[in-house]
Amino acid sequence: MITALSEKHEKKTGLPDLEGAEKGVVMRFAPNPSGPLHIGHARAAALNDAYVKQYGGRYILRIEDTDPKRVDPEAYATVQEDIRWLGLGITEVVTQSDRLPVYYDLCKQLIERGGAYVCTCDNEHFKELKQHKTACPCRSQPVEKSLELWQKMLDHGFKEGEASVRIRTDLNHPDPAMRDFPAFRILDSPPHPKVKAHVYPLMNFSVVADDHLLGVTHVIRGKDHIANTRRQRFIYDHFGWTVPVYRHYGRMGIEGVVLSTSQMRAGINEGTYSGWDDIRLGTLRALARRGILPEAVKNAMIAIGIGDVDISFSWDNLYAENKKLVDPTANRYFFVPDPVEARIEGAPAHTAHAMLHPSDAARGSRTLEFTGTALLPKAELVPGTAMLRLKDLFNVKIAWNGDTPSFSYGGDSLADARAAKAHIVQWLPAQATVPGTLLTQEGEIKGACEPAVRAELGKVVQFERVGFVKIDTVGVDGVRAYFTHK
RNA sequence: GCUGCUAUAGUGUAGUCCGGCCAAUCAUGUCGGCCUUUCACGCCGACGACUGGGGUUCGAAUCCCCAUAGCAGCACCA
Repeated sequence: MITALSEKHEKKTGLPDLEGAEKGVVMRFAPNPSGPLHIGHARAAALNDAYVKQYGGRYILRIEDTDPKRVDPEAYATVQEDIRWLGLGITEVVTQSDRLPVYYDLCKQLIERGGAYVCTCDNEHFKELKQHKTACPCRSQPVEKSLELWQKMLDHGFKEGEASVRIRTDLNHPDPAMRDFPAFRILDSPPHPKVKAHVYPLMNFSVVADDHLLGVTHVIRGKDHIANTRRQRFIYDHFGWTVPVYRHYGRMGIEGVVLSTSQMRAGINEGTYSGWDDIRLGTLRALARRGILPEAVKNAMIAIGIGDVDISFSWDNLYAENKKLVDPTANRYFFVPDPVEARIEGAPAHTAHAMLHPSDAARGSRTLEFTGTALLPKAELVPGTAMLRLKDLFNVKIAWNGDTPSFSYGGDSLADARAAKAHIVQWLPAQATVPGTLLTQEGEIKGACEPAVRAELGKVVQFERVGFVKIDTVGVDGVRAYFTHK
């Protein structure tokens, strides 16, 4: 009885169940190769990935490159790199431009079944007819005629815009978007970078063909595809195929970064952005450069879930996910922003040992040789400050002559520093530092950091009291690091 | 305009299908405290929401209606 009562209130973890997924799933991620992947893509990619992992099955990467206008030849590789970075469990890759003959063949079959016809009407004219729920003359032409025109399309007998294949739906459908929508069109230019073609399938046709042929069982995509799902159902019905299970998630608003591929490309060409991984962009490679881990991105997306309500993406939540992953592993170092050289009178030379990680002594420590002069963060030298504690070293007394400080040794006692409510600050031995530049989305912060940071190239470390950073470059002129989050 | 979808704290999310266990979950955020030779991590506490109005019912976040708001689609893009 107790179990019966508690059953309804069992806490669900993670994503909601998918209907009909018990025996495994076949899902797909289907980007358009027009540029690198961004956070928006990551949602679809991560959600589908999570379900495939949960239920077991296949995860298809399908490159949807049937519109030569929207294909960037470089993006084929870029997209694959981004997916590798994200760590998706892709089991197979399909490129639609390789499959044109497949679509052509199915199109012929569909015409034979009466599910589609070739339309040679002017596009504007057709639109007009469609609005008034009236058929164009081509709709009632015999199947043989359509077949003949279809062959003519394939044989280059038409120019761009002169003919198209339309799916026969319901001209009285209340939604004009559903009425006899197009399935193939002719394109003279630009040439497709991968294949010689003249007749291209539209997304609604190639997607149905591939989803069916590849055995896709579940589709998770944005709600901008709801109308497409309804359109695609007409094609499934014409063929008598089984329709996959669909889920449409809501629109995700993302503030603070640029996401539009065309805007990014323009900015890069004009030199506004340094590249696709400029940290002001919302690309995955920009996140990577800033020290966001792929797991954090996936976790954040799964936490958002598949609700069909529009949401606004929260950087705080992403950062929190990232911090969970990064905090236990990141080594700690001193970075002194806006360093001020401080000669400390009466201070004994001393070798400080600071732990690489405060909760993991086994990781060891770094040594800092103090010999008389230290670099201190300017922000801590507020006139009137009487004492600072240099972390892992000793106390420093500060005397003020107007705005000019002078420093003297204040003893080793931590208790004294505590009693004086002195800030415990990061510092560097003046004779052993490396110039460091911290790059944030707001700008650069010049400073100095421990020489040992040079060995952390490519890793995320924590600059104590500053935040987590990704060591981006190490050169003769010092270290450049990107600010990840606090 | 037409067609459709949705509405829980600052943000995300659970609960809504099958009304009572929900004075509403978890996370994040903010604030306060503890811990600490980092303003990190951890721990404790506080703050904060069922869009509005009707209806059905003994009882509504949950069902119905209306209003409002937001979104999507209405491309020979995906």
